[in-house]
Amino acid sequence: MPEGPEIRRAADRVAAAIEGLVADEVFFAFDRLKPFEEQLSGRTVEKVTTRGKGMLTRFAGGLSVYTHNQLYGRWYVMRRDRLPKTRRQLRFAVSAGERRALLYSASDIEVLDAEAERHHPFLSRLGPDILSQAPSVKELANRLTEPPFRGRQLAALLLDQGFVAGLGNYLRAEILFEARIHPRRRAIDCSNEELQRLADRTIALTRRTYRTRGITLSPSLAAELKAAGAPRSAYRFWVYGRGEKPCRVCERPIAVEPTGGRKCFWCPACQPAASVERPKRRA
DNA sequence: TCTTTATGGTGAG
DNA sequence: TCACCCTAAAGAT
Repeated sequence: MPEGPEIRRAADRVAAAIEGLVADEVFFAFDRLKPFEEQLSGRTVEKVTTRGKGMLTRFAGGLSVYTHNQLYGRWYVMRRDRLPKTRRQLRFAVSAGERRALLYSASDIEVLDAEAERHHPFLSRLGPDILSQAPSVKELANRLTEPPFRGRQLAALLLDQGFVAGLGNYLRAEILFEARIHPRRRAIDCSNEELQRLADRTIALTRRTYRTRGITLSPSLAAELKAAGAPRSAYRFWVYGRGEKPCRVCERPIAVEPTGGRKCFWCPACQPAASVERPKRRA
């Protein structure tokens, strides 16, 4: 469950289970982290927060466990006497009170003090996080017009965690679709109205995805398809993963093209390239 | 049992 | 832009 809103959901579950309680048992699978098992056990879990797709489990005394699920990490929250039915590898676990939070498969796990967190190569470069910092539409639209962001292709910009933290490959496609903007355009070539739309959809879709546990499609359309018996995979996205399938709005085939090694999906009719193609500039 | 793909990220050139 | 790292699941053989 990799993109920001889903990580935030996982953090909510972990927080509900162990936040404010004394961690009486801490487990790390990696040898380099073993010394922290004893150091952290007996301390209170003060806060479970997220920074984009990263998660921080803060312990009393100033240490935090940073985890990043990458593509495959998965959190489980269980009664402390139970283990999930899975063949995955357990990497980190905290037991407190009656419950236990377990992180499987993830490989990016570190223990950080405040100083290390400040200088962390990933955390220190993150842009605003929509769910925890709630930038306004106006602020985000302004950010789009600032260098170096304004000259970059939007498809690449939305994936850049330094621009906005927490967006990923499906959100970028879905945001650009709802904003009706072609992925290859740049902020510098967009009208003010388009920039407002893009900022507005970025915020709205991130929040919606959080509420719906990963469904970016409009709630009414999703409900309609679900009622008709469609599986979740069929009512989740507007365009993501729907290459060649008919657009849900205009029925023309959805386009797919790799941008920066990752597939980008869009509707060529609903998201036209700029009316006047500009000559390609030097990079 | 193999190959491929993935909602992620890094570093070299 | 590309190769590569990470791990799991799905699809092909």
